[in-house]
Amino acid sequence: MFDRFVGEAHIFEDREVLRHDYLPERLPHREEQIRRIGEIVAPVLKGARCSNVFIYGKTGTGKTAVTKHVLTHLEIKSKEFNAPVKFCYINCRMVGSEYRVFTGLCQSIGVAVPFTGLSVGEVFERFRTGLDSSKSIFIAVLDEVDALIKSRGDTLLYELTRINETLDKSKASLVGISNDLRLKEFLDPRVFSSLSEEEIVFRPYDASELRNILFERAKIAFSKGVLSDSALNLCAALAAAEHGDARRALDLLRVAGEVAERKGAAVVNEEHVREAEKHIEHNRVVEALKNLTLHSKLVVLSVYHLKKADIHQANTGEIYEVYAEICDELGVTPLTQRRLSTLVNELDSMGLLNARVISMGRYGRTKKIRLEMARSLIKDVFISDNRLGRLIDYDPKCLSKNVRNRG
DNA sequence: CGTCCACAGGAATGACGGGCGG
DNA sequence: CCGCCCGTCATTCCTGTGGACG
Repeated sequence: MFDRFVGEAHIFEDREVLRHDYLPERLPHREEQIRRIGEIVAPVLKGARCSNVFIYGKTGTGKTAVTKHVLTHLEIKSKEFNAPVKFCYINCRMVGSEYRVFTGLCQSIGVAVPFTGLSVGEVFERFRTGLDSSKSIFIAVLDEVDALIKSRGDTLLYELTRINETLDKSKASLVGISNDLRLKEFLDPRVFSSLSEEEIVFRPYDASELRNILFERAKIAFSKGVLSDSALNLCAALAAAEHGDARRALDLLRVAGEVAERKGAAVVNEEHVREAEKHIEHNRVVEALKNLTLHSKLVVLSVYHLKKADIHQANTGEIYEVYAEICDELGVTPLTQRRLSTLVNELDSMGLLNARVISMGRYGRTKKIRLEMARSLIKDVFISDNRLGRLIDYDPKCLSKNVRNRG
């Protein structure tokens, strides 16, 4: 069983290098940003507080990598200079709540905190006193703050930006990283201005920059002569067309390599990249779909049925009608329309549905909702679910009974 | 140019399961 | 074990609104 795998001409030398959480030695095309952030945090080495920084840029533009890169080097330097510098990197989206952000901050300065049970204020207070007594200069990196701000508001940031006023023996600085360039619109102006004493924007990479990034990593990741130029170029081009997203480019390249490996090919070519593209998207959708809650699944199913009945752009009311009927059929009490509306929004931001608000003038204002993936895919996912499988072939009465009068 | 549809989406509130410290 | 607090999901009530129609 393994002989074949081991015996095959191997494609990868070290595939870890292509994972996007891998931190390479060099970050091509980000020298400018590295220099600027370096200059901003440098005062820390002389015992001064550094400016707060706000970093913007879309996904895969290297914000996280650059920040981590600079901080790693700063850490080395601080040991050299014997400067009492402490760091904390927190990804707000992963961590999820305000409470847990503070918990993370506490842990980084060695203050133990129960992961639930205390009030947020209490945890903050413990962090503050802990930090003050540690007599250090503290840099907190809050990655993907936009996720937190949009769901919980800016109280967390407000507290943090003001923390220096109550610190005697320590100093704190903030590095905020946001994927959303419009973040300032969500922030209290006072918070925003103190948070962005310095502002850095990460432009998306263009195709040739992506090509260089891929090239650097491919040298280490792939065996010699295995990767064709055209495959590499295609990865770069596809990712550039999307957002200039390096993460995307790396994923494409890695999966293309895996495809080639599985096929026993000697060289990774364009065809493998094309296949990788499909593969990634397919996986993404299937995974997302599988992990939805029951009611979200039923919402998707409702949109599916509407599309099957030739209604490609359903509105909220129609979806609710179908959804309620399916719930009934399943013996589940339906959620309210208000709730369904937010579920639809969630599905929209996951890229499973496409929803946009439109006005039909005299005939009201609603959302037009479209399915974002192939119907066959939904069928595949649902059919393997023993509880919901039968609903795929169920015909909602509200769709068949009266001939629909839509314009 | 006002009306009025069919919702959008914010705010307040509550139920619930889980975990804390005492 | 209790009382408290947490985050999450959901409901209820609500005000807001783009633009075709009359």
